[in-house]
Amino acid sequence: MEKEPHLRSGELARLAEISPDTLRHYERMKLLATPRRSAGNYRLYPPEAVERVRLIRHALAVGFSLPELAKILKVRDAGGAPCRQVKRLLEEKVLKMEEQIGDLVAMRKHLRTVLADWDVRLTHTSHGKPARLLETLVVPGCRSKPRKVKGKTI
Amino acid sequence: MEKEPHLRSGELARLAEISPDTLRHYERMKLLATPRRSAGNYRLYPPEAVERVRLIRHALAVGFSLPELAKILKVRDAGGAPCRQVKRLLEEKVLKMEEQIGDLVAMRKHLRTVLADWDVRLTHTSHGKPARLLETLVVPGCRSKPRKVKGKTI
DNA sequence: CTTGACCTTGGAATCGGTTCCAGGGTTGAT
DNA sequence: ATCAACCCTGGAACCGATTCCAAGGTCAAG
Repeated sequence: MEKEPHLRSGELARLAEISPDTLRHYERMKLLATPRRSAGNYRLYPPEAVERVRLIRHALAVGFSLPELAKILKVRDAGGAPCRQVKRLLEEKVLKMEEQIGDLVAMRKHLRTVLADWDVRLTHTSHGKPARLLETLVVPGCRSKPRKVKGKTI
Repeated sequence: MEKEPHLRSGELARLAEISPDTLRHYERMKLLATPRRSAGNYRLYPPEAVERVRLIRHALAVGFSLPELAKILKVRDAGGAPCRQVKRLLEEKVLKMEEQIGDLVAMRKHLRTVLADWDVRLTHTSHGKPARLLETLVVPGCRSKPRKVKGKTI
């Protein structure tokens, strides 16, 4: 009947490489169940909590948001199997990621030519004279970012 | 002596595909010189302002921040030639971009294998049963993001 | 003269994830 | 008894670019 080695917030935080504040935040956001308390009102986490937090960190790193995770984990903790939902979400994330990668690669390519161009210009421009570098910064696929007007994204 | 076709904030905003609010914001941030005013205290921008704003948008899209741009544009507007500084900054941006691309590509690769794995799992898991998909979300190069403690980034 | 579209201002809200704060308890070791 | 180190709470600050707001002024057309 030995007690399991329950963790206090600082210990869990250290193990999960996170700050205790963030831990509390996750609890507020319903990602972590409200933990048991010690006599002195300290949070006592079961050892599994480490994995739970790591799971959250991974999902966050992958692009899930806290509310999304809350929704998913709620279903799961209730014994449900939100797997198909999770899979759909992850597929969305990957799509967004693809797009982002495409944008970034295009941008990088462009900037490289810009930099090369600038090198040429600079060797042809005497010191202290403006080379008007910024003007050449015309961004190619500059699909103007979605703006918000009256709350609606346009 | 005909007057040049000065622009009011709404017109400039439309031409530059930006909101008038953002325009004002750029002014507050010292990216745009305080413009001339009409009798009725309306801002009157010279036509060149369109290019100026576009320049700003491009630079922003490339990863410059408003304060950075303010610094650069200030020097430039004073007749200086901050080109080498600009070039250095842009090189930094490109480096960050490379890193980001690397991270994203690695992540995408990982997520693709994860998704493929999930497909297998799901076909082997009867409906309504948990497939524990999220658990397999272990992120490889999960270099734990820099945290802040007491203002210092660690 | 009224209407409607436009403009002005300073300040606050937004997004999301994290961190910080003050004022106060708990714990365990010296 | 005292100290350091930990924990608690609710709420606010932070980052950055943008947007929104209210209360008011300007202007041209009808």
